[in-house]
Amino acid sequence: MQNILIVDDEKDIVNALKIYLSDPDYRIYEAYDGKQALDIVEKEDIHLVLMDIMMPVMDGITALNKIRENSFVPIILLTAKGEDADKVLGLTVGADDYITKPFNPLEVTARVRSQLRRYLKYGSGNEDAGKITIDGIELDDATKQVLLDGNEIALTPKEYEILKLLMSNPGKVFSPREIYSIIWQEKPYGAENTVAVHIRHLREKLEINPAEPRYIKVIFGQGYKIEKRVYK
Amino acid sequence: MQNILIVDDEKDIVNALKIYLSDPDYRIYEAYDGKQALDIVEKEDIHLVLMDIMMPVMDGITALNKIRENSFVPIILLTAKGEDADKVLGLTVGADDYITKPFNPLEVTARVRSQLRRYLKYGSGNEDAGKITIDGIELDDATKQVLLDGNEIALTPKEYEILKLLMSNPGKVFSPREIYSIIWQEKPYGAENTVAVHIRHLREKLEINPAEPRYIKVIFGQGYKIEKRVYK
DNA sequence: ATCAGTTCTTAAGATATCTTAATAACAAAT
DNA sequence: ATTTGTTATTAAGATATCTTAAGAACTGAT
Repeated sequence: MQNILIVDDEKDIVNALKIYLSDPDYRIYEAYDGKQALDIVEKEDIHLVLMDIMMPVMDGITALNKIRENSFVPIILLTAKGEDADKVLGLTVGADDYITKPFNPLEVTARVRSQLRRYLKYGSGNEDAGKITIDGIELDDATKQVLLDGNEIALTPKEYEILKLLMSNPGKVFSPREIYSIIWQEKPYGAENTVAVHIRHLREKLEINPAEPRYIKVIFGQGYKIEKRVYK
Repeated sequence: MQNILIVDDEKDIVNALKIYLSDPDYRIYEAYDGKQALDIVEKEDIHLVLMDIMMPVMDGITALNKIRENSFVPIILLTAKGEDADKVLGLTVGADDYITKPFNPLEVTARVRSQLRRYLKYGSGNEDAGKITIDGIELDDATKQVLLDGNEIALTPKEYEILKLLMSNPGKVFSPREIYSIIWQEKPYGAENTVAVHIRHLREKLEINPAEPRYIKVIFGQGYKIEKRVYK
């Protein structure tokens, strides 16, 4: 028996998902905002969370981060098609998967099963999950290893997370405050400097010449980005 | 060639399943109640059983338990939608999977394939089932024995489980909280130190020099991992 | 009730990482 | 050219994490 929590403020969506996931093996829990979801995750032994991003009281991203504070339960985010994709990107760091509305029922069940399998048996099965490669940089989230032209380089946690954020959204520019909010999970107070220092350290490890970075570029007045592809 | 036994008192169901599973690689056997199923499993070398729960003469649950007395063949139970799901559930302990009627053909074939794969890979007949070896460490999940360079070492249950977790996912980094959640099956409250102590004990038993571990490495700020391979 | 083995807690010291602040270099606007 | 705001650099102090040890609490067996 597996316990699945569905979180969406639209009752119709919750009901549709309940039907897709009707299976004697699944016990379905429901919540209609992030706060309720949090309460249920605290009390019950939830094995999987399906959660909308846009919700009243507490949105999905906030709830996701709160849940992640002391649980590794798989979380699949539900996102509406047009839904402010840019804003959402990068914020979904802690999520295990996401599904865009409108749903394909088969896709929902497949992803749910896949996440449950991964969670219950601790062999993910999918070797390449969480690997990102951009040019000579290869980031493997499972092993937390980063290879630069095939050679492992050692990053500190903050460096690793910043690199992962940038590599997860190649080409997208993140302001220092944005980076700080996402990685540190707190208000970007006195953030610019701190982020700059970490960027510097990253460059020292990644770039041939940190003063003329090939990968981590700065857009003056906007922020940092990692190039999608470096032209040599 | 793989031998699949279909057990259902409704001939139509059996026929439908035969069509779904028509594959030159599968040889299909049929039975119409639990008693017949038992006879066939006794006589033939069956690799997978698909069995209804509600049947005359001998129901699926009873047959399941009888079969389990001396066989580990994968058994997928068939349950009708409304069929007292909750009551049935607790009884299906020995089953490997179940499928609810009405069937989705794709789902049937997928689950059958998945169970067969699991059985052939690790199943009976295979001596090495559940054995993991990484360099000099050999972990046998059947006997719960761990050999280090051929010599048995005694691990406590927690140590064993942590080692098994790490060895099941060589290279993958697990944070102490993650380890705690998985092994203890509860919220990782005050977990860091507890895990650290067990890691220490493991290292004392596994490593030549615990202060410079070859196998169980720490990734600062991230967690622990076991090396895929130790380069000497 | 005692014992041996296991697990948990605590805490100190060692090590690695992060933040801060001060300053320099740079880019854009006037 | 000057000004303003942004980004880069550096190093030292603050903080966090990891290791290790010792002993307390718990468990199951005798």
